[in-house]
Amino acid sequence: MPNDQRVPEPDGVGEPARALRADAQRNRTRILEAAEAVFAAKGPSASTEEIAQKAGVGIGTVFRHFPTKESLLKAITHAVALRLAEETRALATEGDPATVLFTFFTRMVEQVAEKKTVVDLLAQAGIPVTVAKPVLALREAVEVLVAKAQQAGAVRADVGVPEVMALLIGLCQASLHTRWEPDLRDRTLAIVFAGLRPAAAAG
Amino acid sequence: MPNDQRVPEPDGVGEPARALRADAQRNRTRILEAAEAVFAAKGPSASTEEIAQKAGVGIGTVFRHFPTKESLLKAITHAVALRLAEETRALATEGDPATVLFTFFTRMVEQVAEKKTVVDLLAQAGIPVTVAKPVLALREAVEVLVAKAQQAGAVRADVGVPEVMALLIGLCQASLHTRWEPDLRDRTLAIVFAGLRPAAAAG
Amino acid sequence: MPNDQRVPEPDGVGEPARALRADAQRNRTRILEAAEAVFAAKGPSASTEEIAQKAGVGIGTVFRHFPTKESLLKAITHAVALRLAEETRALATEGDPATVLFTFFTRMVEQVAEKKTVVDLLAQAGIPVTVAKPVLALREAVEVLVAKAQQAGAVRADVGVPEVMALLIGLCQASLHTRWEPDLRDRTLAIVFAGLRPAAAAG
Amino acid sequence: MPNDQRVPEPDGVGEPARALRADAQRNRTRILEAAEAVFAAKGPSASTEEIAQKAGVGIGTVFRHFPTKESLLKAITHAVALRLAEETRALATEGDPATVLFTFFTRMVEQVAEKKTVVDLLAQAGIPVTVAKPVLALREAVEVLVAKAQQAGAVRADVGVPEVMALLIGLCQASLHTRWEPDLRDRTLAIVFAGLRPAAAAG
DNA sequence: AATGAATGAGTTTTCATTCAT
DNA sequence: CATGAATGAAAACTCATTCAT
Repeated sequence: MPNDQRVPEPDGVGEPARALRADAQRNRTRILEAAEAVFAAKGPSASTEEIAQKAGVGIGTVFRHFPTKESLLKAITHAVALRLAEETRALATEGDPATVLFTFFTRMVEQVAEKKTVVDLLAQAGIPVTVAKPVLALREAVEVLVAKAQQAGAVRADVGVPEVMALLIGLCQASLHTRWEPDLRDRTLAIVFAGLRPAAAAG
Repeated sequence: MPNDQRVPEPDGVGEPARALRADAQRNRTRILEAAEAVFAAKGPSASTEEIAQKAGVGIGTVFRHFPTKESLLKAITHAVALRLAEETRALATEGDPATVLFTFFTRMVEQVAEKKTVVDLLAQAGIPVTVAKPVLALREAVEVLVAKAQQAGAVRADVGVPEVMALLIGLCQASLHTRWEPDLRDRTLAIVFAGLRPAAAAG
Repeated sequence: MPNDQRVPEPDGVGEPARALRADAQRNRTRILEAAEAVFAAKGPSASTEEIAQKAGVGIGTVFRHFPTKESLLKAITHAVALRLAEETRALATEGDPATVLFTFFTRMVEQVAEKKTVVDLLAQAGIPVTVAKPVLALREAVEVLVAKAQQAGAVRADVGVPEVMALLIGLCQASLHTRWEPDLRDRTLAIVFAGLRPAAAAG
Repeated sequence: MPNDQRVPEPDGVGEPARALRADAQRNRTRILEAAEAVFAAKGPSASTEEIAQKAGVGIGTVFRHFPTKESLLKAITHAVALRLAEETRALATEGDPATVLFTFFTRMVEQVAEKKTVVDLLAQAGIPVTVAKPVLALREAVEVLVAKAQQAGAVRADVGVPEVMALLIGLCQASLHTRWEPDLRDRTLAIVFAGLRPAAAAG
């Protein structure tokens, strides 16, 4: 019902099926950026009007692009997911397999301090079923990191991706609420990393 | 149990200054219970009306006890904090010092699956400044557990309370979003516990 | 309907028919005083609760004495009317007939600066029909003053009581809103007094 | 007529900063008219809902134009002030300087019988400090009338604008509460006019 | 009689969504 | 397509009045 019948979209929130006029595309991007910032600052109960204002467009334009507030929320999640998956994949091809998972964790937690949205996104990644493609992409990128780290002997072989995701989500959420000073963040991460390492490698 | 005249609250959200009539006291409790349940289920944007309904009182009664929605939210946080601190203290006096911290973590994370509120509370405990007394009480109870565990050699001596709180918050938040099946929960906790143990004891 | 059937009262707002217990009488008085003050300060939309608080009684007590907010409002009007009529009568028996009306005006306007209620009362006096006894009493007291002043030649013979009442009301209302400094008050009254004096006596 | 883009309002209650769409402008006017009528009839405690109904718009539209009930109240005051100032200025350029002040008084008092708002407005004009521009405009218009009347010898030279304003306010307020029949109104005004005339001209 | 807690209708205010311009 | 005004359902909050204690 909230979706336009003429242009079917698998999940209703991804990129629109047909190419947009240049100005429409520009507006879409600005709305997504504004929404990410506003939702990050005020949570999902922030008003659509405020987002329109921050994006510099009329409220009607927001609803033309995203027929529902919820669809806007989902679109953001997906956009962020894609971005993160991208970054994560890039990370996987560089650097030392033994440390890259830990680097990834650290980066993620750092980012979260500013970007609330990331957390909600990750939260979704924790639920492996009925999840839209972009979020899965991120999960898959993490799988690669875990595998590499395990092959390098930096992470215990009996650790699964689900628990890694859970730890990641938890640390990000905590980061969000605790405004860690860098020191505390590092100490907390160190504990988790110690838990992930093989017993012989611990300490 | 959550109502105790002996601890006057100067911040306007805890117990009211003077003793309440029996019926008022009963209503207050029922409102808090209803609010905790409703907020847990629907988040803080749940309507006050629904809470009144669930508590079986008129909307006016809710506002008589908590003149603002926000004040109701705060009151819940405090009530939960007191309850948890109580439980935690009790835990500290029983059982094996070596395992009691881990037991505590496990219990907490289990509870959270149903009680969203606990998480928000813990989030506050992570910020040690300008925090109301009930929340501090919880933090102090945790301190005791950590100390005991360290004396028993079950937790590394260089681990501080702030990082323990951070881990606890993170795991609770994650629990909230991931609807862990027990197995996943245990595996995730096991990783963190391994990280907390002295190197020699790991594995 | 808002009146108690068992104890008929002509207008529902006067003194209660049967003698009150001493404490009840005391409460009644305190409520009236509080109400006069509060209504004076905030207008008739002030809350009954606030009046109860200021009177130091429970809200139930207010409603026991005055079954309706409106009845409380009327009771004040009447009480003030009685008091003023009393004062005015006293004034009429003293002093120079030539000046006593002017003195009365001046006093009235001075009082009003603090007592908003007086104005509303006088406003009622301006409507000569269907007015309760206490208000009429005041009107009659004014009549005496006018008559005396006219006999003394201090006020034109063709001036009637209605216009005197109108002027009085107007000046009181204005006093209320303009917070006259004494000087302005005197100059304004002087103009009206000049208008009331016989032509030969003017200036 | 009451809407005029040439006079930007810095205090947030007058005309909005940018030109409104035609339909919005129409609604704004209708809301103001409805509000003036409703407030006049029922006082400032009349409900915003009723105003919306009378204006034939949704309640949301009222709040879009005036984000607060109070802001609506202020806007009316200002609108009325502008209108009156306009009328008064017009009056000053016509007719006999000797009588124009008296005409003005008479008209004002006549109007008030229907328009309660005028009174509250005038009340503000009586307080010369920290008063918004539109109200000051009215005061200035009155100044002109007084000056003219004095130059024409129709009003005593020692009469100041403040006392004229006070008399005007008082008579309007009284008019409001007394529902004068025309005769009484004229007699009352005649007394005040006599008081304003030079002694030689009295009678 | 006094009290103050409970009630619920009424009011103000917000906001997602629609639609005329 | 973009705009922002209009809408009205829903939420927060108030207060006169009732009633159990």
